[in-house]
Amino acid sequence: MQTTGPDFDRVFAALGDATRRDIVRRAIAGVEGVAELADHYPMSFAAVQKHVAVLERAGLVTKQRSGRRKVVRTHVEGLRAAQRLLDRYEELWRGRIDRMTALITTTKERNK
Amino acid sequence: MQTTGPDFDRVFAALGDATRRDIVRRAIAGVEGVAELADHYPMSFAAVQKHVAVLERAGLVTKQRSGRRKVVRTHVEGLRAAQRLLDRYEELWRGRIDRMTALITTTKERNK
DNA sequence: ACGCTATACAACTGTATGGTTGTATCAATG
DNA sequence: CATTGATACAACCATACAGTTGTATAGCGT
Repeated sequence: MQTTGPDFDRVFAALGDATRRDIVRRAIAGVEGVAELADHYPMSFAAVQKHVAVLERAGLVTKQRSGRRKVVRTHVEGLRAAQRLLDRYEELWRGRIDRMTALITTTKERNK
Repeated sequence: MQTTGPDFDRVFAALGDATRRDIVRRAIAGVEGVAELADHYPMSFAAVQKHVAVLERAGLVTKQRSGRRKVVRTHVEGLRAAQRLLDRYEELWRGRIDRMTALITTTKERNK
């Protein structure tokens, strides 16, 4: 399994901030520019711009020119990469449960 | 939708470090103590202990006394909370696609 | 060309974080 | 009960990060 890979660091760290998660959510609609996003938060334009840059480096959003604006869109594949990693943990977990169940079963069998 | 809630901050931030993700993975087996975990990484015992504490605060692992050791186990519900949030983003994404598709369809209808 | 709007980026500040070493607690064992 | 092993915690350092302000670039409207 691969728990390393520089991008998981960036993806999860990027998601570890409530403002950035909210930007991801809003950017699903894919219609707002950076300034419009910034209006939703109690911080400067530059701060929001930095958050967007973090999300962009993590591959969670992309920016696309549209006139003088840059529209921010969430890049769903980035989210899916994170989901897949969590899914693999779940599989490992289920595997462990199965092994424990098997162990208990065979023990019972032996004790019959 | 709720993207806030203090725990998502902690959960995702905790997962944003490769060492901690590896600890989560190893702790699925649920047999190693802190010292045993620490042997796997090129850092001090105290550093690993801090990582475990971060994971514990995020609700991703629990520690259980076993003799003089404390066995670290991953708490799968913490992982599932993160998964569910990502799932909701996916749903929003699909909803957007559906709406776009509907828009295109009705546009075509109108142009018939 | 000029001004206005949206974005980008650099420099700075305070605080959080990852790492270290050293000391303290607690449980098993001789 | 003194020692050893496993864990916990505090103090400290270096670096990263979230926020700020200020300046620079790019595109639109007049």
